[in-house]
Amino acid sequence: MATVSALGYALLCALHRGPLTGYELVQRMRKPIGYYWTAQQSQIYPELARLSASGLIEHDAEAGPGPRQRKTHRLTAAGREALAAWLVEPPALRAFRDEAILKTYALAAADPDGMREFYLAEAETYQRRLDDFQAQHADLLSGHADDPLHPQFGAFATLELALAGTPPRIRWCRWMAERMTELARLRRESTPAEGSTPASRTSPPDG
Amino acid sequence: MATVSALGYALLCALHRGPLTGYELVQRMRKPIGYYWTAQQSQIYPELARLSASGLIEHDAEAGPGPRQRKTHRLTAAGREALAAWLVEPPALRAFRDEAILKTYALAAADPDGMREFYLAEAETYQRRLDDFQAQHADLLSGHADDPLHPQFGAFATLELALAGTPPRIRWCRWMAERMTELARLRRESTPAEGSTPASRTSPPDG
DNA sequence: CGCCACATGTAAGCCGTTACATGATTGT
DNA sequence: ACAATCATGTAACGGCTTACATGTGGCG
Repeated sequence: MATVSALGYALLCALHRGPLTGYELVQRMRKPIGYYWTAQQSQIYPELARLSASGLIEHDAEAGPGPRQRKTHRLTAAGREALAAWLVEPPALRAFRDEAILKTYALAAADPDGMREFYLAEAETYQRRLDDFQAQHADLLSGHADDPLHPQFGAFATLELALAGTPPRIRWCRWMAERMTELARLRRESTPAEGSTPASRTSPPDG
Repeated sequence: MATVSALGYALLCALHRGPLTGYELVQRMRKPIGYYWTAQQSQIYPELARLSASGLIEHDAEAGPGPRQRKTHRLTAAGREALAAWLVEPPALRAFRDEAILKTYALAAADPDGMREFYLAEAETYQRRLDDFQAQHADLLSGHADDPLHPQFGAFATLELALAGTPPRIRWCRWMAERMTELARLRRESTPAEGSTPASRTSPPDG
């Protein structure tokens, strides 16, 4: 039995609700699933071929718009089994990387005014993402996807997490932007002449 | 001017507060910075050599415990400049991957009882991490690292984010575990005989 | 006519993980 | 004796990103 990569399982996940073409999978790996799992088109097509060779997916082929056939992929019984077995396993949880947190760690080496702009831009990015999440959430709610029996309950649940996790991050970004303003002032006051105004410490974003 | 990889900048970040040996950098890339940026030892040593060749770091060498020299690396002026320039740039924010969310998306294909265990295990993992964060946070607070002028304010700020973001995630995991219990019951009721008890919908974790 | 969406693939090269290799010192 | 910690490196392999390649049909 050939071992399946994380990307392979991601594709099986994407196919769990019904058949899709490679092209549709590429789209899914950008936006809806894309916020928590991404893959390049050049990675997806070879992986589909591998999953097919392992017998976890199969496809119908019709004449496509270009020189090649259009293939609609779906899970086989073996694929559904492999997916079900993988889902309940604890995540391998490898390599989490967040560039913004890394930059925060080395903040002392940066220009406070530049970092203020950085955090404000971050806050805006996450705010736009949150708006997107809220729209999708409202859509699913209107279709009663908050019922665990609903086939889209999984998608609904991922949005619940996003809606719970994004606002604290936005608040933190704005709080950091304020701290950068304060830091710029403190450095101006203390570096040229020893200033006397003490730092007015405010509460962290989570109260 | 040679281009620097994300890992290269991560190492410059880790060195921003003072010189470290390769071995110490390996430790840093596990635990304290490790929760938001990781790197393998086999990746770090060659990258240090590359940064040295680019003139962004330099090192003193003494006799080490093993067959090779022990090298203590520090930023050069050029390194500090390159770091400062990179810090204020908006993150490239590539490939965010979260296996637990991916699995949630395909939840309908899984066994509810298995998934319940999955979410409870996740909640415990994050709870242990949160305890760790809180201990580090208390340590830094007792050293007044909440002052933006404090050299460790950056490290303090990363913990502020972790302390704001982790509890919602834990609540979500526990909420999902409850939904899985409910789902198992609903399926038992509706599959063999058409049950009549309607789903008792509870509020999502963020209220 | 140029651009975009549809649709599928390949190639080059870097990035990351796992495993191998060496060897002194300190603790059980 | 055995294991762990300190300390630095290399090799093999697979994953991922960027870019290239091909061709149709619809829109402005």
